[in-house]
Amino acid sequence: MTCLLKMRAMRDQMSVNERKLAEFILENTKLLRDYSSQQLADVVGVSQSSVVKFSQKLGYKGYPSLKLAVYETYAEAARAQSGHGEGEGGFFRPDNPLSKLGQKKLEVLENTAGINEAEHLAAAIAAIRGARCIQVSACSGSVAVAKYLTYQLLELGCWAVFVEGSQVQQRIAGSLGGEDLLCIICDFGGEESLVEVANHAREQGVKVLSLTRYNYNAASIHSDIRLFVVPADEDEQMQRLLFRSGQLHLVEGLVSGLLSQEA
Amino acid sequence: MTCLLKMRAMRDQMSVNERKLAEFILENTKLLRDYSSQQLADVVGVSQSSVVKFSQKLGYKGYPSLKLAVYETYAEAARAQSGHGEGEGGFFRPDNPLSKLGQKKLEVLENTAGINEAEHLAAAIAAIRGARCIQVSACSGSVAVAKYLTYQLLELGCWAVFVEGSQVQQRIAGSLGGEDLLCIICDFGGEESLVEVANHAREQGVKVLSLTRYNYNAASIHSDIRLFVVPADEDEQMQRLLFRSGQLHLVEGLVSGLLSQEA
DNA sequence: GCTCTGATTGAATAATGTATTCTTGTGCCA
DNA sequence: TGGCACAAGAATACATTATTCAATCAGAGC
Repeated sequence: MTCLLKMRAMRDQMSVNERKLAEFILENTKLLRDYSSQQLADVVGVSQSSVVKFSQKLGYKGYPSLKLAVYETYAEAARAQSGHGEGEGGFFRPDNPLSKLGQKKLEVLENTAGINEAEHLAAAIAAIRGARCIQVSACSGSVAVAKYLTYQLLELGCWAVFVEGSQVQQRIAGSLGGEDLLCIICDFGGEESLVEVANHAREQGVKVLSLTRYNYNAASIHSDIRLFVVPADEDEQMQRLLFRSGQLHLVEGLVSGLLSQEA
Repeated sequence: MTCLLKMRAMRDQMSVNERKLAEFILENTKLLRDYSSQQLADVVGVSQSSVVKFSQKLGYKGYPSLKLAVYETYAEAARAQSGHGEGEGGFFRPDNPLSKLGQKKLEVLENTAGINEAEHLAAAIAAIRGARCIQVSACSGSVAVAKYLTYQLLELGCWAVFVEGSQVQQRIAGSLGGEDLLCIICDFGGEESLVEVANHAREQGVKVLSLTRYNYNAASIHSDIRLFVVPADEDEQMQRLLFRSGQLHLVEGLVSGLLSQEA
């Protein structure tokens, strides 16, 4: 998983200084090459130790590791950029709203592909295949996606139900057992009731698959298999729309996996 | 000139230790990433100061500079190695199934953006905004998309219903009037009953918006506003999956349009 | 409101890493 | 043999990075 993505995704859950650092690095990625931890600290206006701690919090051994990782993903990103800049990979007509939307979706799709390990996707597919019954639950913003997933699963011959309303969710979850799967889908907030359902289910040995916002999302930590979408950098409404695109991409990934295993 | 080449070229004019260092770096380029000057010195069997002097002799400010330069050219070489010049489309991990899927989706998205005129999309958005009630009907393969659209419309405050079953579709359509909109969604076949519903509705002055397969699709010719998806060139199952992606892209285009006009 | 707890921050400092200086040893030539 | 040039490493100065610790702040519970 690329470290710039990680930063973007975690921005919401960061402290003030950490966010300042993340913003700066995202804005001035290439400058980092020649910055020492002290220089970066001065430019951003924090202490040197904060820079080091920031690096460690993101999972690196220290500042040099972060720097290298950033540099790596920057090079990678620059390469990708040049790809759809001129190559046939791009949407040519920026006047067309569908193209503009597609442009933005592309980024989300790439991020989604980048953040989810192939093994996790495979595990999710296996869990779906192996499940007797699948309960799909969602927070209010993801109901549409949940319905979409549920219907697709039904078409594939999986015994899936989408349950609305937290009381009913609890009730139904109570009837699930070790052979079953609970799939929770969540975007921004509203996950509290889902967490309860998930915990309840897990106590009965039900496997839990989550499809949530990266990174810390209460619903995801109570899951056996976690899939993520990274929110885009847009105004709220568009962010939600794009987020659903990412979710749908994951759903399509699952469906495609189920299809190929069927053959 | 890249620093690895420089080293290779100068090998003859180097002292024993310098040559040892050059050889090692050329042989173990990628290892350098995690070596400090001391570690490199130990591995090669020279002193740490020799490493620094070697770096400076090659024209770098010091060991860290050399390290970065080596790393850069290594990455460059690796990229060239991995082939096809630049990563088309931007998904750089072809081993990741989500990326592979994204690659294919991208094509569909582009085609979809290319085939639908901006005015038609705008007209569709206007029609949705202007409608009192919206009936969504779909062929069997597009039910999931229809449900998705319906839910999104409801979230936006549009009075939308998805009607399943051709008799009921007819019945409900009968109650629509001039201020209403019928939205028919169709992919491959199964459109006969939809055509009937559409005709029936139009007789009563209902506007009809269609979202179908390009090009000739019986359902589309009986519509006022036509949006299209171009099927991809894949095996049947994947084709259906990708087709739904295209449909969803259109749906997202509609939603995004409705959102922006709302503001 | 108040206190407690845990998180965040930066100053000081320890630990590590890098560059320079200085000394030694070797080979070469007059 | 003395003088010189140069390579090499030890010692050390300098720079960067990591950790510790105390002060401060934010939220939870009373």
